[in-house]
Amino acid sequence: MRYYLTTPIYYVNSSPHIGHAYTTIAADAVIRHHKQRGDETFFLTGTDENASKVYRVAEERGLDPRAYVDEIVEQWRELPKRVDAEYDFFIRTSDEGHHRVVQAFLQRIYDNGDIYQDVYSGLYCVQCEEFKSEADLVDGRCAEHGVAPERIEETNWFFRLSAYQKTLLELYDRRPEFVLPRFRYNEARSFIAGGLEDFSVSRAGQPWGVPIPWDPDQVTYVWVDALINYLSALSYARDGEDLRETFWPHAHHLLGKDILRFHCVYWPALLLAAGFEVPQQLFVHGWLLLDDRKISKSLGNVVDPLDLVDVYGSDAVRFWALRSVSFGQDGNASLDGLHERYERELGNDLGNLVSRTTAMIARYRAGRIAPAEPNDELSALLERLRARLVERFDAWDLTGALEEAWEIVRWLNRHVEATAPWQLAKDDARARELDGVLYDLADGLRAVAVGLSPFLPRTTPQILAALRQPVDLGLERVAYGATPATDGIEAAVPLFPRVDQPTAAA
RNA sequence: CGCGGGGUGGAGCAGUCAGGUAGCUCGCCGGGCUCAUAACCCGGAGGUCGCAGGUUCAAAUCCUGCCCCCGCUACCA
Repeated sequence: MRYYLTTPIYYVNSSPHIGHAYTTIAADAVIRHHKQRGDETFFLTGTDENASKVYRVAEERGLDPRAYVDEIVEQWRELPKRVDAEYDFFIRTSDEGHHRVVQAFLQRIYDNGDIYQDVYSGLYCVQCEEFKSEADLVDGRCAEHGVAPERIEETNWFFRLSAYQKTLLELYDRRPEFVLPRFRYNEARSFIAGGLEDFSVSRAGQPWGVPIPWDPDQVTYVWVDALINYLSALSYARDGEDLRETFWPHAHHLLGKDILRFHCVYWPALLLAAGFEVPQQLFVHGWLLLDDRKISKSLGNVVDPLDLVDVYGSDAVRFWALRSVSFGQDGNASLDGLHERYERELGNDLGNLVSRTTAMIARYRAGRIAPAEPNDELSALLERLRARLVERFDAWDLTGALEEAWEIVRWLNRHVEATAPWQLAKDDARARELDGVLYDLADGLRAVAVGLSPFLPRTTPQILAALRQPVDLGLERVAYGATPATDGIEAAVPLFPRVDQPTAAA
């Protein structure tokens, strides 16, 4: 299977925050899962750099726009690193390779007759040097400059979106999982059914952006240029290769609900107009809402929630983001909740399970584990886990996938209590029984660690190392009995040591 | 006005598509254990599943109406 996954490209002129991290984390978990399955994967992220505002801000700072974006893009390159997201390519829409594809793409639509010239009339803020929508205005004035915008008419190139209404509806009807979750599908479809208006794909008088090939005095509307990144990146990500042949249309776009329309309506229409296939699937996620008061109160001078990575580690932040809120829905997450989950679930449930398991093996068996009587119950549980991980990931239910794995963690802790190895250890006649229990704990832990690896990419190798097992993350390893006889296991150091909760004083 | 989401024990949520004894995490109360990061395990109290009708042997789940909260309503990245 080929699996091409994208995050949206982030607007380079803003600053990375927990919301961007949320998308990147989720995407990375999904791609790691598909790698476990043995799929041929490609993971794209990057930055959107062609907004007119970029040019304006660069000018204000007396910088060449190119130099300006080269500088500020660095903070965006840091984002995936901070959350341990392993992308294959980082696209910048200022890349020459991107410009080339955008121009060819537009030329194809133009040649097909779906782009025409018309007059765009809009409210233009002279200070911003850009058009404003009614929603941008506060009391009829530019929210930024406080001046009333002028109505300006401009000759632009328009895309015949209206011509694609029927085709899009057919596409949606034919592919009920084109957009997920279902309620987002319904939202997109009803928007299309409500009627589509043509929109302008060019802007006049802007020196920054992708020039319209047949009219170089205009540049491409930034959203159109931005969407095409998903296609353009494949054409130049690897020297001498055009990965579009491999990965298009096996594309899965992950996006936030705020940009649903561009992705679920404009993008497939543009692709069809240019003669490309539409992506395989789009998943629209909700917001990870943070309680502002709690942030300011508990964090004090720690301004950016992303800084929590420094305190708790990237695995904990990934875990918290994907576990606190059902993926797809909006939901509240708090920093108290992060601390709570770090201690309770990662520390007490998982970390402590590693500690007690390795300590008992070291203490009762001098660090040796070996296969004993097979445990049918655990075996069945792990079989089920493996199947359900696939189901859940296919449905983009990342929260559910995590919960499935966690149920095994809890089962293992219960198993310790139920079998009481410390009692068995007192009775030489029950040595075989003790061997079996310790093997099941070690092997169960190994298997669930593999299952958790998309979520906890740093912790999983640590657990496997504590059990002296190879870092083999194939999904088939989520199964009972893959641990061979092993010596030299020592009591593990705590995986999630206690940390002080950040406070205003910190 | 239209479209969409939400309203489930103190808190946060799952369950609603394919009706069948209301589930999870935290908090609270009580008990057990001692391998372990003062961790782990068990039990209990606590809910008219927003409101009112309807369908059904049976409704959180389907239908109708209503109330409240939130988002979107198109060329802002």
